[in-house]
Amino acid sequence: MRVFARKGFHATRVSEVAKAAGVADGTIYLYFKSKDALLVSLFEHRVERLLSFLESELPRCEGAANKLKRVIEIQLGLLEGERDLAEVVTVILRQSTKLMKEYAAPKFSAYLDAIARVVAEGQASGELRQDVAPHLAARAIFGALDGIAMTWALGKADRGGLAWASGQLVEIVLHGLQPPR
Amino acid sequence: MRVFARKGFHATRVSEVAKAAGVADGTIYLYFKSKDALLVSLFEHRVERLLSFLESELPRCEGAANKLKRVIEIQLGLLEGERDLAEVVTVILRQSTKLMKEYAAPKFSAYLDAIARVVAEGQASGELRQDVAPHLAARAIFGALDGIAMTWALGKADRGGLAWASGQLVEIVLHGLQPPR
Amino acid sequence: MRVFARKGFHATRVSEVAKAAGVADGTIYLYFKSKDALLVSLFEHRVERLLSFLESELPRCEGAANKLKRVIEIQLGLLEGERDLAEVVTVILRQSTKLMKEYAAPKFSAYLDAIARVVAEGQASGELRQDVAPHLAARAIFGALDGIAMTWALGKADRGGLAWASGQLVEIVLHGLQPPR
Amino acid sequence: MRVFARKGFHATRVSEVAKAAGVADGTIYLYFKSKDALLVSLFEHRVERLLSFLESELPRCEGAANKLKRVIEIQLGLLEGERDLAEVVTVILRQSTKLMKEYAAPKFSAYLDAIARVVAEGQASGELRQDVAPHLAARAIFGALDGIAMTWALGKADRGGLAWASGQLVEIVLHGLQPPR
DNA sequence: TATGAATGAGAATTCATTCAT
DNA sequence: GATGAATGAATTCTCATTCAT
Repeated sequence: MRVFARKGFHATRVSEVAKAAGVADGTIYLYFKSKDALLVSLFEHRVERLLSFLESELPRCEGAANKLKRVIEIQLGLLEGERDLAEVVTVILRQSTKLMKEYAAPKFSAYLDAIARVVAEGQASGELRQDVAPHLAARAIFGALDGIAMTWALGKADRGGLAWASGQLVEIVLHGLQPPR
Repeated sequence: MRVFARKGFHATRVSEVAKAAGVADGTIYLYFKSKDALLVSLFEHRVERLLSFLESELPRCEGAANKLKRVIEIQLGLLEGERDLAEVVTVILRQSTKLMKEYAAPKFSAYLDAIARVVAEGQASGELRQDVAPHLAARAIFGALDGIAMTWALGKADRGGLAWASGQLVEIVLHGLQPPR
Repeated sequence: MRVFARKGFHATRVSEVAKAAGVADGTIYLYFKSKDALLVSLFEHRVERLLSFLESELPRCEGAANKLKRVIEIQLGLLEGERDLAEVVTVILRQSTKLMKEYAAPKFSAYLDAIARVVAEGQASGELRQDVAPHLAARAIFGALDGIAMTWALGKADRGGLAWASGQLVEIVLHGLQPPR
Repeated sequence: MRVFARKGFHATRVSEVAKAAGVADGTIYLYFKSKDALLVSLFEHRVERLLSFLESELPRCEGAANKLKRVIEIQLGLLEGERDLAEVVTVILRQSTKLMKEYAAPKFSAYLDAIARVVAEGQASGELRQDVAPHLAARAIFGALDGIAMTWALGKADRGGLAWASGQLVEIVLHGLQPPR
C-alpha cells in the first residue's frame, strides 16, 4: 500500500514492493498471483471491509438522515490517519483497468445502490425531499466523499482533517436533501 | 481521445492512436513529444478550455447562487454528448501519474480555488450559509460533479442524461448551502 | 539455424540469435511471433520443403526400388554440406515439445505413410518381399536415415560423407526388402 | 520417468517430480544433485543397464547373424511394456543438451562401436556381405531400432507391439546384410 | 512532412536450488 | 532425514521512440 501510494500502480516495480516488504522478488509470487493481484488484495482487505462494515452499521441507525450521516462519517472516518489507504482508494485503484473492470465495478455499483436505497427510504417517509432522484443523489454524495478524500490524500487539504470535513459535508448533504418548508 | 477512452492510458499503444488517426507511428512524434504529451494535449485543448470558459462566464452571473448554478451547468453541459471526453476527464487523465503530478495538479487546484472563492463571496454577502468552509464546499461540489460525470461516462447512469443531472445537482447544492431560515 | 545447432533450442537465448543475425533483440519479434516460431519457421522453410520435394520426385521414378533409392538419396543429399541443418533436423527440432506436438507430428506421420505406400506398392507388384509390414519397414528406413544423419551431424561419422552413406544404405535396404529367391 | 515422459524434460518442474514421488521438493536434492542429475540417473539405471546387458549377452551367441538378432531383440524387448521408458530413451534424454554432450555421447558411441564390431566380425567370417562399412551398418541398425521404438512410444504404431516389430526388423537387417549368392 | 522498420531498455515472472527448522 | 518457504538469477517479450529514406 505504501509503495503504490507513493508511486502509482504502473510506476511501481514489483521489486520495489518486495524490497519494501523485506523479501525477495520471487516471494511476492508465493502470496500473490500477479502485480494486479496485489491491488486486488488491497481492495479486498480494505475497501471491501469498508463496504461490509457499512452494511452492518446502517440498519442500526434510525431514519434516513442518520443513515446518511453515518455513511459519511464511516467513509471518511476509516481513512482518517491512513493517508496511504486514502490515496490507494481514491487514486491508485483506478489506475489498473483490469481491477476496475473485473473486480471493483460491481462492488462500486452495489455501494451506490445502497446509498440510493437510503435516500429512497427517506423520501418515502417524508424525511427527505421528493424532487431528487435517489440514484443521482447517491452519485453526488459518493462523489463529494471521494473528492474530499482525494484532495486530502493528495495533501492539498490539510486544514481540519477528515473528521472535521465529515461534519461539514453532513451539514451540506442533509440540508441539501431536506424537504422544503 | 477515442482510443484512450476505450482502452485506458497504459493499455493504449501509440501505434493504436496512430492507426486511429490514419497516420504512421512516427508521425505522432512530429506533433507530440511523447505518449504522455498526447494526454497533456487533450487536457490542454479540452479541460483547460473548460476552465477558462468558466472564468470568463462567472463574472457575468449575478450572485453566488447563480454562479454555482452556472459552474454545474457548464461542467456537465460541456460533457453532455461527449462520452469519450467525459471518460478521459474523469478516468483516463488520472492514470498517468506524470500528468497528474506535473501538469494537472495546479490547474485543478486553481479550479477548486475559483469555486471556493464564489462560495466565500456568497457567504460574505449573506447569500450562503456561513458555517461551511469554502474550500470544503468547493471540494464537495467538484467531487459531486466528478462522480456524476464518471458514472455517466462509464455507462452506469443513463436515465436522464447530464442536463437533467445538472438541474438536480443544482437543487441539492443550493439548498445545501442555503442559510438557515 | 546456426545458433540453434550450436547450443540447442533451450540453451539458445533469443538475444544470441539476434546478435548472430546482426539485429536488435526486438527486431526478431517483428518477423517471428516467439522463440518457438523461429523453430517453426526453420521447419517450414527447410523440412517441409524436403517433404514436398520428395512428393513431387517420387512419381517420376519407375518401380518401388527406385523410389526407395530416391527417398534415401534425397533425404541425405539435401543435408550433405549442411551440417547445421542436419543437426537442427535430427536433434534440435525435437527439443521443443510444442513444435513437435503441435506442428511436426502430422507432417512426420504423413512422411512415414508416403514411404509405407511405396513399400506396399512394391509388394503388390512382387518387386519387394511380402513378409514385412509396410509401416514397419517405413519406420525402419526412416530411423536408419535419421540415425545416419544424426551421427554425421554430431561429427562422429566423417568418413565418407552422406553421399557415400546414402549408397551404402540403399544397398542394405534394397537387399533387405528383396523377395527371397 | 513417468513425469518426464508425460511432459518432456524442460516442461517438467522439479516440484512435479517431487509430488509424483510423494516427497517434498527439497528431498529430491538429498538424492540427486540437480534436475539434470535426475535424467542422468534414469540413463544410468536404465539405458546403461541395457548396454551392459548386451555386452554380457553377445558373447553367448554364435555367429554375427545371431548376435545382431539378439541386439535387436534385447533393445526392443526391454522397452516392450515400458512405454514411459521408451519415450524417455528415444525422446526425453535428447532434450537435455547437457546430458547428451557430457554424458550420453560416449556411451552411445561405444554402443555403436559394439554393433559395428559384430558386423566386422561377420564380414571377416564371410557370414555378412563385405561391401558395407561396419560403422555405417551399425548406425543404420541403431537408427532403425530407435525409429521403431520412438514411433511406438509416441503411440503412432500400436499394431503388433515391439516383439513383433523386432522379428520383422531382424528379417530386414539380416537379409540386407546377407552376402550376395 | 510522412513513413514504419528498427531499436534496446526495461520489467514481470518462473523455477531450480538452498537451508533453517 | 525430510520439509517447503524463501530465494534471486535469468530470460522472454513489449512498446515508446528514433531516424534514414
